[in-house]
Amino acid sequence: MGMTAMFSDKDASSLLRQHDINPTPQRIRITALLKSKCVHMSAEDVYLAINRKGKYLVSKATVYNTLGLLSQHGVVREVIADPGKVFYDPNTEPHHHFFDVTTGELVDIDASRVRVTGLPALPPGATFEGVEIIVRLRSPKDK
Amino acid sequence: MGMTAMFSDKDASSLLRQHDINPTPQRIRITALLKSKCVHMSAEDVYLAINRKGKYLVSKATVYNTLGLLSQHGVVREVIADPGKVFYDPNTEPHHHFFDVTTGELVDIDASRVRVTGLPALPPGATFEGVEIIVRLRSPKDK
DNA sequence: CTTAATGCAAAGGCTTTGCAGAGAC
DNA sequence: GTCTCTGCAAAGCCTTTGCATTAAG
Repeated sequence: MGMTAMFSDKDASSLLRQHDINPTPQRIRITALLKSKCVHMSAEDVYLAINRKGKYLVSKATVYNTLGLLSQHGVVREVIADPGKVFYDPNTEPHHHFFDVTTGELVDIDASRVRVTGLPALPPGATFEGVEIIVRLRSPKDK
Repeated sequence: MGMTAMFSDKDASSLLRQHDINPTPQRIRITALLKSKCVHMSAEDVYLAINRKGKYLVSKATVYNTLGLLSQHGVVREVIADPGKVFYDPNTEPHHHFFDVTTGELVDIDASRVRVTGLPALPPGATFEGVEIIVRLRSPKDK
């Protein structure tokens, strides 16, 4: 069973090249962070995770610019579930999400067992960008 | 055929009372606006629609407070589709949405023909808040 | 008079932008 | 030298909050 998905800087670098992105040190770090920790992170999360321990490595502007770039090129996926901030998901395979309105946490739902039928055709001329199912739930202990 | 869904201030008033909300003039106006125009509006949209024509009727703070209140009490539904602003949907029946990333426009998808199967059970203790399917699309003419 | 709702302005959070400086070739 | 990327700070939305004013019973 499965190898743990390690994600080295080298992996990040070649992934970026595959997506026609110039692999700068900052982009490599952000990509490696997201792809190795397989969790959903906001821009702030990424910024803090990269610059923790007193080492300053990437500015906030670059974090935002890079996350936008990675989304546009399909390296990561934006998830709009929390009013007020965007999550970035390293998993670009089709899948859906639970969103906990109490904690603001996002949890993957494997799409392989989920089936959606009966969606109408797109308006004429429109191109498909993606489908997302979000199941909103409330944690216990929420007053 | 059918009657056009008119929505008077009186209707709004009794709807608010049904949901245990004290029907103040501002709340009545906002409710009547959303329920008569059956479209998705942001807080800003509501604010502008109510205060147009030079008549000043409701402050922005009250618009935000009221929309939050209406959502909490199930009079309208929040739709999180646009990163950066919340839409309020007068339709509280189960249904889904197209979101046009070019124009920022939200269009209803009738849920009666849509079927979703295979969703996993909620985490233990969690209470269900809602499901939303958002189909993202891009308009033609987007450069 | 007491309680609730409104409105203004200020503050707050997330994100984008302008532009100077640093880096790559 | 040219082109690209980065980083800082400022600015921009959208939204929330504090608090005085007004309305309701």
